Amino acid sequence: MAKPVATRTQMIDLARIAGVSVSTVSRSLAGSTLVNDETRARISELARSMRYSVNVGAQNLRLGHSQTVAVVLPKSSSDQQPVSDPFFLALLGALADALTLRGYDMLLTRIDEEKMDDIENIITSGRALGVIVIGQWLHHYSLASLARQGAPIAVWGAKLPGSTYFSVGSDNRLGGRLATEHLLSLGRRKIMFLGDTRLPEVALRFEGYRDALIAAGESVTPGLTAAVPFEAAAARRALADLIAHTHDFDALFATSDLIAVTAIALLTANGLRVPHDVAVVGYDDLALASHVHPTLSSVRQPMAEASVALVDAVLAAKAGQPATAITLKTELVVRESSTLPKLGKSAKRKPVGGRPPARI
Amino acid sequence: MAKPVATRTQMIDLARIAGVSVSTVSRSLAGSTLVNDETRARISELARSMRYSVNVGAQNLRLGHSQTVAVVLPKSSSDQQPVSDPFFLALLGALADALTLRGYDMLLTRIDEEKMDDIENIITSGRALGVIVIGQWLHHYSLASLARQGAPIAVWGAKLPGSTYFSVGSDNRLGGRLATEHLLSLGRRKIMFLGDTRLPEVALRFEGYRDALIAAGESVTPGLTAAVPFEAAAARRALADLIAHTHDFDALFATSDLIAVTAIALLTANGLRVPHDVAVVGYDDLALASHVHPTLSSVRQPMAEASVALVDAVLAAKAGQPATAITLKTELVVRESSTLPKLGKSAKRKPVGGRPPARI
DNA sequence: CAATCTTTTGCAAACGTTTGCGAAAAACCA
DNA sequence: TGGTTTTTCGCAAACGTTTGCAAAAGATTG
Repeated sequence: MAKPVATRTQMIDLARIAGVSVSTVSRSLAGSTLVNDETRARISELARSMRYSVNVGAQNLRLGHSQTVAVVLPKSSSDQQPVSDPFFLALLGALADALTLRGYDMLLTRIDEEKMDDIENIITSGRALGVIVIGQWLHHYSLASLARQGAPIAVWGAKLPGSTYFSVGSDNRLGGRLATEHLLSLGRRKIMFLGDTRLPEVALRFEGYRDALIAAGESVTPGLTAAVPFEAAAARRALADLIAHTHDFDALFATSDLIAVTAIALLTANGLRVPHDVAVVGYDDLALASHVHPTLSSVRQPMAEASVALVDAVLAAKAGQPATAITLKTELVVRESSTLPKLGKSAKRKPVGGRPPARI
Repeated sequence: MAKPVATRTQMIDLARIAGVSVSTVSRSLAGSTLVNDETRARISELARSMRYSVNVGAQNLRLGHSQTVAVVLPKSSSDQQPVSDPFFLALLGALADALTLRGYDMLLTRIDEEKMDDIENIITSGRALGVIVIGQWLHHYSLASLARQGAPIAVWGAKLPGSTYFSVGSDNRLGGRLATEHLLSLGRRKIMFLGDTRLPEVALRFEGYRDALIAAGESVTPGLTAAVPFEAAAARRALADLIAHTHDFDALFATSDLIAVTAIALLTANGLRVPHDVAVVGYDDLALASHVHPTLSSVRQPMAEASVALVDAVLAAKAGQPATAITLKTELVVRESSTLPKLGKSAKRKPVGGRPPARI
């Protein structure tokens, strides 16, 4: 099978065949009324039969703008791990849909958290008209400075005071409050908070947690908060440690579904029943939440809505509109992991033991 | 804050400031030895200080090739669902890494399964130099015809006879065999196969399953195979039905982790213990597998390796090399869901019951 | 039929790069 | 010094489009 020389067909080819100029071809394909209906139809048909499609690179160059939006996932240079967080992966999928629907191309990039300037490069190099930043980022200030320089960016995350960029996120404080109120309503009083409050979103969820406790006349117990990170393996380590050493709690509020299911697995392995002994509420409401046993109660972050909001935001930023923070509807979805009221005494613990996972 | 007119800085600006021609700037930035070391350094420094980066659109146009690889996820037009399969989402993340590492940009698109021709459009429009297709696709023939027309494509999936395109996948037959042999070695004899054999990959896994059974002197029982689909909600429905009506099995081989965890959840809800009453092995070995309880044994599909193989493949296709099928190392990871040998009698079943999930 | 208006088309410049080729400048040699 | 080679640079064309402007063709009017 000899490889054909196959220089891609372009406007000039169509023009030659149709016996017109490239201008006419261009106008025909663009649907301009400046060209005779008959010729336009003829050329469109020809283009279709020759499977021609315009070179978007050249088109963008001439038009001076692109139809591509970049989505960046920060990658911490310390750990070279692949994207692990299922929430961001799912959001990615939703974004792909939202962008495709609107006719934009989506450029996916992972960039080192240390060199946020690479984001600017995406813009200045004309690769994309704007950038949507998702993922856990600790570098609020560099995003802010980028935005101040006029880079059209929209970020998923908490609304921060005085932000210079568009942000879209759930109502983290409300989410924290809903989860906690719900657990309180089940009669639980020793509710443990699992999450790293150095992250703005998590800090807000913690405030909601505290609000609910105080409103119920309880107070936040220092021993009942643990800085469990989002990353899967680290979370597992932190939780194993925690569950082995702490036992004075009857509910968990985990700031991600991943943390929640990991916690449930460890609790169960330790002979604690969910929800009987410990009720659990997660955050995100991933598909995952309804697939585990017991099914997981969770604070829902509406991903489809988030995606369109992010797309709108980045376009608004591009259009030069002043930055705003969008807060999405936030609700609690109750499932098995927190349905039953508390039962009598905890079952006694079994040692952790068991064969370690093996490979064959 | 007045928006600056901010026409993006380009080579001609640098040239004017440095007092040289654009040619020299271009050559300097490209590191050409044709320009004096001193001037080159001066210009590079200037470019850095002005935060200039070349317009890749114009560059691609001039150079006649792009540095972008498209990744497409088929979307069935029937259900307008977002990307659900966590395996493909995870693979997506791995691909982003593999491509970024090699210096390629990644264009992510979802295309309708009915109009696979849109794939061709990505190529002819010059948006990307090649396409990586992942996801469940039933349209083998259209991919094949695309490839025959010279489109550089690489697809994730089973190696099909006489393929005209590059494919990368795990050794599905081996995977099926490993899982089944393992379950047999635990003394299980009534092993149920869960998966839709209309999909090529699944069909091969089934062959492995059959091979193992026959080698062990068993035979495949028609009642012990169920065409459970990959899609989450549909899978759940199929499984609920199945588990409610069939009870003559002591092991499950699920062709995806998602199916496996859903099955485990339903089994548990029905009072069956995993692995005591029913041992379970999944497929994919997602992160998920080690986060559920009991942790899930699974046939591992190595995603990082898959990603680099796919990237290599699409580049090879672009270079005009003849299509090959790459088979990745496939191994079984044993975890709790299939560790213990079978115990005496099954526990009696409890009715399904329980409160349905509620929203507040 | 000439003059005017309308419809349809083509020419050529522009978008921001890269690079072959020729020329200026510098260095070397005798 | 003049000639030759080497180094360094700029001119201009090209990549594949879009579009302002002018011209050709056709239609309309007096």
